[in-house]
Amino acid sequence: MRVSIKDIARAAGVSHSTVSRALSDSPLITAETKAQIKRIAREMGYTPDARARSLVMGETRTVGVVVTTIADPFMAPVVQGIESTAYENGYSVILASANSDPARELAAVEMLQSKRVDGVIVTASRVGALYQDHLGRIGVPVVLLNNHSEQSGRYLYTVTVDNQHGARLATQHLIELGHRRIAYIAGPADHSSNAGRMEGYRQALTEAGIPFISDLVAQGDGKMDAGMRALPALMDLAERPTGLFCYNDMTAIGVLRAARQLGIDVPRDLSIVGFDDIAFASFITPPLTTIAQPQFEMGQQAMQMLLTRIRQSPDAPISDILIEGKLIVRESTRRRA
Amino acid sequence: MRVSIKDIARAAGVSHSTVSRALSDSPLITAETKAQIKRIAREMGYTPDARARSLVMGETRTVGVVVTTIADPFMAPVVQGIESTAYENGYSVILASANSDPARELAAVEMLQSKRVDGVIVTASRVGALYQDHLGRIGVPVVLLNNHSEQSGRYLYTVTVDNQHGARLATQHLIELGHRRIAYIAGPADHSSNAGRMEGYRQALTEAGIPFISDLVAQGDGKMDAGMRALPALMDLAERPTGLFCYNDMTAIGVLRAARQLGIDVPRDLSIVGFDDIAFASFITPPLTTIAQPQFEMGQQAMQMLLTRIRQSPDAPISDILIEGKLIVRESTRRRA
DNA sequence: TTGTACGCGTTATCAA
DNA sequence: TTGATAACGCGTACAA
Repeated sequence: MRVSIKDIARAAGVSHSTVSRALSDSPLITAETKAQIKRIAREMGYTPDARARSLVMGETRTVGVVVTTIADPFMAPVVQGIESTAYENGYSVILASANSDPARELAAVEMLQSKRVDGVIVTASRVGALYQDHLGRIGVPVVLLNNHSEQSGRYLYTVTVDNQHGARLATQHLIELGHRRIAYIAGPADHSSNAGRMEGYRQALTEAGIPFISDLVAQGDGKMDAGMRALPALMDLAERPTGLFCYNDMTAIGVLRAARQLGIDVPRDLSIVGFDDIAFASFITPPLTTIAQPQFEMGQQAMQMLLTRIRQSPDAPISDILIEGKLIVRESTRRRA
Repeated sequence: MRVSIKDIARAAGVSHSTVSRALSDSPLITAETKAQIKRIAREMGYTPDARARSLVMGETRTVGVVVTTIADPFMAPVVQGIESTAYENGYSVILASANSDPARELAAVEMLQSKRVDGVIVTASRVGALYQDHLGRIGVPVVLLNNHSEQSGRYLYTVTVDNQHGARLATQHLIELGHRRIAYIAGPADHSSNAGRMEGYRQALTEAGIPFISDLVAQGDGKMDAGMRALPALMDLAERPTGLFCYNDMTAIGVLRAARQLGIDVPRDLSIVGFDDIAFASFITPPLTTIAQPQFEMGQQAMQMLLTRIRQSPDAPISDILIEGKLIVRESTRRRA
């Protein structure tokens, strides 16, 4: 049987309110009885009931994290950053993955609502677009991570990587290496992150006076297979690209694989730049030149932002956080022959 | 302001118990008033309070997952399997990472206790050894994942990969390829998983009539750096090993890196077998021969086991689950020249 | 078929 | 300094 403060009160011969005060170190209690009560509590193996406490205190000290999947090399460190910062501030994390399934996403939000979390962090998905309404009505602060929403409502704040900036860095790097025919394998068409990277790519081209050629842009979805499928068509073009910017590292890894099968040497025949700098970008062959996103830190910042939203009045001003990635040059790019 | 069943009751002109019954589809309520109440509830944006409900129902439909870190390519899919099965059964997951820090591990357990989770899954760590007592006193079912505990107590059940079997497969594979000098780079000395893999390694050698040579066993810790540090010493031995079994894939990846620096060709000069089959084992060069563990399924099984423990009487018999990995032959091993 | 009253484990207010 | 009592939001035995 679980022991409650009433049980302790009975054992100590005092009222349950005295026990409550003693355990929360109220100055109103004699040092003597306080020690006595604490001893009994320890002996009986008492653990406070956070549910009951939260009911009267009006806060659960719990946040919800909605993620498409944690089995994603990019997301895991982000979640780690969130959990770590949460812990340091006395909060715990309820994790819900939605698997890009709208129904599950909705179920997750409802679950978090009924658990009365103090705030929610939603990571990359189309939530911003489709479920904005629902998220707005959730009644607690919501932070969107890596998910740009056009019309940030009253409860919506975002931590996003600067996609455009990163894509520009990547493309500029290829240009500086002498490449002129530079292809782009895109990510999911409905993600704003893809739009941002595409824009950065175009911008860098324009700045260098290189015409944008739509044939050099291949559709993709951010997964490895997309990279594998996209490469052959690009290499079949009359004028082959010599540089390639990929939506993300997973795509780039797929490209590397396809390149090996096609007998295309990277970086001799083709220079490749990824995006994300996932853990394994440096372990593959050749080690991947990419745009690093500080994943752990992004998680920390998102949680920090959520905490200030939770603590402040709901209309205190907070500017959204835009994190700049940086170029990591490894061995998948080289000067054009 | 949050709306409660009392608010709905007031709006509908009934008592709060009628509302409660109507919302839980009690057959005692007129279809008419039931519909009426449900409509009002929807209009007012009502969401049931899981805390209050759990207080009276005696269950939270929440489980805790303690992990050393999610930013671990092996753990992420496992957690995904847990979360997925939890969701399908109407449970949610509180995630706590302990970072191999005993204090944090303890804090995590206490937090989960106060949140009154219905059960806990603890993944790979020394918990089994050090905190067995504490976990036993937690008062709810505990499932240990990939963590062998010698003295499974009343509440402790385990889902473990068969380390010995996997290590035997790996070593036998090298032996069948003609290797006789086979080294082992160990994992954390205090992990039972390391003991199991070491034992499987010795067993395979013995079965093949190959003497065990302690010089061929290097210390490690399961991280990439350990693999990088261990290789030079092994290759400095008078009689170099031609085969190498690594505690896990991360160690093997470190070895591959060191090998490249030392000018050792894999698999020509050295055949390497890893353990885990993490997502990137097939992407590195050369693609790694390894022992695959069904991570997602392990998570599913652990959650399933926890669910039956939660539902059954606490002393119903459940045999621990031992999952056999299988050998995945890729390109890091070849017949001895 | 519905309402009243109680309890779940806390904290907080008011008296004593 | 301590104790009764109310309140948080909900489910349910019992009475009507």
